[in-house]
Amino acid sequence: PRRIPNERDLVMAMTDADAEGGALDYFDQNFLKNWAGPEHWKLRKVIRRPEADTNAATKATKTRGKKEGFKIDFLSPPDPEKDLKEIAKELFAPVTKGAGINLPGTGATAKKSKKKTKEKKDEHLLPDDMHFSSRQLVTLFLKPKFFLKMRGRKARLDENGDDVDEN
Amino acid sequence: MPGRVSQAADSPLTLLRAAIPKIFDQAQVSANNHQKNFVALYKLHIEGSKHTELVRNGQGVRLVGEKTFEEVLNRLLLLVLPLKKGTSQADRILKFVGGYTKFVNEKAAEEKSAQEGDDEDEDTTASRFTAHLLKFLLKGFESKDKIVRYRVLQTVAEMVSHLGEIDEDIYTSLRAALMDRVSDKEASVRVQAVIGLSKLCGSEDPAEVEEGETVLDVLLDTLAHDTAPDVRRAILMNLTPNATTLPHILARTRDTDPTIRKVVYGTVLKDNLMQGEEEKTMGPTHPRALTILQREQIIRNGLGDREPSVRAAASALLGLWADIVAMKSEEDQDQEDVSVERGVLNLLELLDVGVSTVAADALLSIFTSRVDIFENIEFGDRFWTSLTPETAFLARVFVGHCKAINDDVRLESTLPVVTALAFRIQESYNDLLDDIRDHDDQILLGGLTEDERNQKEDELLDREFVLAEILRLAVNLDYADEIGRRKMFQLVRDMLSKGELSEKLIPCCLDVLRKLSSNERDLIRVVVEIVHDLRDPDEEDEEDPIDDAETSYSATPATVKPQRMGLFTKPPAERTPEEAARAKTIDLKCLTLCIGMLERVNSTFEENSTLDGVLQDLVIPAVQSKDLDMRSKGFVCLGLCCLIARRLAIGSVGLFMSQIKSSPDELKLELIKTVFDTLMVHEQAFTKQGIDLGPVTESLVNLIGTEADEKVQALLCMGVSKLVFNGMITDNRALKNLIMAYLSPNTVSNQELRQCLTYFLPAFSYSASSHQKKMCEIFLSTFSQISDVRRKLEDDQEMVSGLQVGMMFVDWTDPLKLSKAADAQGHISDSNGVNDFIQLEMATNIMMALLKPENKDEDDMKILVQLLSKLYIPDKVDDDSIRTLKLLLHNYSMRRPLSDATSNRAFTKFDTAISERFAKQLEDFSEEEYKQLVELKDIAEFLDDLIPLDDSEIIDIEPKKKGRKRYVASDSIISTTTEGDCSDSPPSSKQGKKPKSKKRRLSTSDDEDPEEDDTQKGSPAPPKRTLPKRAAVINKKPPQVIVISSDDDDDDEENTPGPRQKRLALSPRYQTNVKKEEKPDQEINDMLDDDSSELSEPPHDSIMDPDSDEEQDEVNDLLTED
DNA sequence: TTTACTGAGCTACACATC
DNA sequence: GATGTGTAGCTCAGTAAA
Repeated sequence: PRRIPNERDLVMAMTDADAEGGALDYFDQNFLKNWAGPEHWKLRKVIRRPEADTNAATKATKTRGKKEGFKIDFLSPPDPEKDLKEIAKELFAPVTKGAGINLPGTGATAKKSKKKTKEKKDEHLLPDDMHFSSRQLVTLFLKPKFFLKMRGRKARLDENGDDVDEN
Repeated sequence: MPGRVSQAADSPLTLLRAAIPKIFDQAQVSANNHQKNFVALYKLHIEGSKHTELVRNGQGVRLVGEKTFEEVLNRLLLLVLPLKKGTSQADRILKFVGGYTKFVNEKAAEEKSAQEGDDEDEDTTASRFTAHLLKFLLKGFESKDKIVRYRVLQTVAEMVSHLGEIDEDIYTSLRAALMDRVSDKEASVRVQAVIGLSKLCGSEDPAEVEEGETVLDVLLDTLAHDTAPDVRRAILMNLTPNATTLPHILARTRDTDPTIRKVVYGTVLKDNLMQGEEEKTMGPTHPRALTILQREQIIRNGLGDREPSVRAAASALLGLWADIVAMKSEEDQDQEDVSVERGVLNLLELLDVGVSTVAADALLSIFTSRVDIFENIEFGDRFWTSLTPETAFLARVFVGHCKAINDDVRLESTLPVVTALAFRIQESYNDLLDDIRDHDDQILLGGLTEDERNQKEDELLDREFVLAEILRLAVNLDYADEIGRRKMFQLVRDMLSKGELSEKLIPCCLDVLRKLSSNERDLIRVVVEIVHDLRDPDEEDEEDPIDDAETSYSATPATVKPQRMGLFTKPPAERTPEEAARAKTIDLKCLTLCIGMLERVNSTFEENSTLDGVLQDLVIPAVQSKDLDMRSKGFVCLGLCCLIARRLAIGSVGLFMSQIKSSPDELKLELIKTVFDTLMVHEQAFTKQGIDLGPVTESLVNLIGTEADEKVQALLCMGVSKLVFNGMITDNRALKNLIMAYLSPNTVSNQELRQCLTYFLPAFSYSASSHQKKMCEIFLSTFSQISDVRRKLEDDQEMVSGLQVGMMFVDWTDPLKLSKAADAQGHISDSNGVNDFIQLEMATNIMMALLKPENKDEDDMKILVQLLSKLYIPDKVDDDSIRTLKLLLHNYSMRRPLSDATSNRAFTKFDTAISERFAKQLEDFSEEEYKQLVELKDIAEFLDDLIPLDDSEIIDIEPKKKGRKRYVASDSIISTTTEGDCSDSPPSSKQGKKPKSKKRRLSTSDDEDPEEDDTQKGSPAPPKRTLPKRAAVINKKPPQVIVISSDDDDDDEENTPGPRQKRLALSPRYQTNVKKEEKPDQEINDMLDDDSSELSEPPHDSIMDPDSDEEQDEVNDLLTED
């Protein structure tokens, strides 16, 4: 599966998966993030039920009132005490101690380390998306045109989940 | 100096000091007034510049006015620089300064050209201003304040494009300074630096760069490697697309950040389609300017994106592509035929409709996002008579889309009638056949040059493709008309009967045939007949083109033809090489035909007696063939038969299994697929008949760890996942092995495997409370095993961190996730089936693991403690559970073997949190009392077994093989060993609901939990549990691709060479299979004996017994047709 | 208009370094 | 062990989407 299911596939799924496959749609919808394998895995917590949400609505309009009242004060006369150069010196003062302003691993020794780290640098690319979905869990390898109806799974949420449908 | 100016000069300078701030004050409010204020400021600038002083006795001129102007401006700028990011006022001011730089330099350029002839290098007010401002800002590049750096760089970035002409040395230092800031610690600073550089790099000539990287090199490197998406995006948006940069830009269609991907489609690719003043010339990202690979990359990645917004952007882009390619090319823009079809067809020509699904996806996307295009597509009269690959493709996809959206009206108005189309197909098929024969003759005669030959072959391929497309389209035709229906049926049937039919057309033909057959039986019968015809062609006159005489398809003889002496009745040994080759070709085609047919049917084998002949004559000989291709197809065919023939399946699973190990990967894949599918379909029936599938599934599970080929690994994981997911494998080891494979460093590059499991593991966990329970059960042992793997990691291998692994388990066992999924699936009634206390159990398990002295890996313990706080403990828990936990916590705080402060803190936090939350229930907590409680007896004993803290350290040092030293602590009872590391299950009963006092074992090993390592169990078998033995077992482990548990559970069975036999002994039914597996060759021969004398009575003729209705129903029910 | 998601800023803590 | 830096978790505000 290297391709996003197109409409034909989806229609096929809809016409027939209604019985049981529909239940798995939830996973297809909700696993859209976190598809790319363990290294890209991220914990996504469910938001606890917001019990009181009725009074929160009115607050939005209130905050709208105060909008950008701020203005930079260009008009006041400059502080005669402070010379332009002094201010500049102050603002532009470079770091004296501690961590520099550059990323660790760069700077003076960069030339050596660059070649070493270059291979390991993350390219920030996603892996090939195999578009794995519930479909693959309920179809056969040899007969992809058919869906398995997992009748046994209707009791899925029972306490003894390993039961098998017995009719 | 200001003090020294004369009275007369004072007033203009004072004016400057007063007026500039006013302009800035306005400029900060809105960008609308900027243009006006440029003029105003410029006026002040020029006026001021007229004020000069003579110095050094008139030998030099001091530009007092300009200097003042610059100083005032700098001072104002200094007010802005410390303002944090996001202050729009500051942004506007800096924009204003940048804009003014542009303004002033343009004015200077105008003036210069007005008074042309003067020498070039003359300083102007503008150039002096620019240089001064730049020098001023350059001083701020290394400020310690990140905000100042950000603002300084922002100002510079605004200015860079409009610097006019500047001194070489200023340029050099600016360039160096910007390059330096690309590695700034702050992403926001880097963003501004790369924006500046990207404006600089256009003017840079690589030839002039003596050493080091060019600006472009740095930008392209940063585009790919910078950790901050913002930085990458900034480069992307400011880089000019061209032949050099485009590949790098397109690579970003798979950037990890969705907004970047969106920018590629919605900004970069879209805005550079056209260029020139009126956007009339082809731009760098015009589809015609791209290579076909690039176009396909763009479409595939865009439409295949997980993010809907990216897909939408890609879709919109494709719509634009269709618009702009509608015009043929540069010259004839005002050409007649600018219909929507033209655009779409031109676009299709730019793609390759023949290979891959990109073109179809693109087309469908355009149909959906650009309804205007879809609705205006019409197929004129001439359309159907002059089909090209593109038009046929368009028609097919169009019809498919109409069908998909149930647009019957449009469908009817566009589609030709069946009969007409049938004749069309027939005609082109006959023509094609003739031409193919002509062409073959030509080749024989040698009258063609290489070019002519290739050209002709391309043309024939095209026509074949057209035919395939029309056949696909034909599936969606309306067959209410009986005449057309018959015509089409006969046509397709005849086509399939021709030996020349390309294999590519077989699936299309079968789809049509299936649609036209009244039921599956008919379809099967017809295909079987065709197979007979193909293998026994004498009766047919195969030279005849398909006859369009009306033949009733229902009149086709249903009986199997009598055997005659033909190619296939001749014993293979007597065939000439030519005959053998021809026979093979035909057999392969027949197998393809059968596979295609079997894929499309689901009625049982027993209902279709005609299949038996095919099985005997074709499939079984193929399986026995030495030819790999043949064998592979034979096995697929046999596997497909098994899916609809239970008895055949029962006999064949062993065969498939036995063949797996010795087969080449290609065949192995098919065999494994077959086994999994068979299990999926027949598992219930097998179980009902008392067949123990354990050994089969077990060896499949074990194969995950031993197979080297990625595809095979992935397939195994997928198959096992399916079986576990659907409850056909309940053994926890399967689940555990899947997780090991998931996280193993050896599968990092196996995306198929990893993505499968990324889906499966949570889906499994969130689909049943019992599944979460399993996850809970295997957590600790899996966790420690993964840690083992991590410790042995090679330098170049990578693996997710232990905390990450732990977090995954916490996530998988989160009851909130389960109930959410259950609710969404409409299982609301079942949501009380969600076990809210599952992570309380996890906590108890973790605590017990922490208490065990032999768990001493600092890192692991630390992670476990950290995980405690992530667990969900519901507000209401029963007394026993919480008291058990508290007892463990209490003991741990007494004995705490933790050394590092972090863990201590985390533990204390959790302990107090629990104590406070459940204060009421724990009110009268006292250790001694609780130990007496029956409910907690197991725990109490567990704790008593623990060696007191003081001594445990001795134990750690002492090797285990010497036997456990026992220490009598004041309040502990001497007991048997408490060996083992992380054991999975708590000895406690579930929430104390079923108070039962178990035998004293560290861990329960009930049926659900075969997890326990033998060495971990408290079972009294000391000799087995010595360290050397364990080490030996580890060493014995065969070289594995994925390190799967070696000290795994149920050692006695698992690591012995023949676990299968041992297990099978329990199941008499299975023993036969064992024998088969032991002697695969013998078994094949037994089962697949194709001695023709036995044909009428095959060894397994029993499968021909009509099955009970019940069984048929079962198979039918199980599979649902698309 | 409401809602959800993202991004910035803050705080606290962990980790490394001396 | 004191120090400073880096990072994770949290909250809030702003924006985009419904």
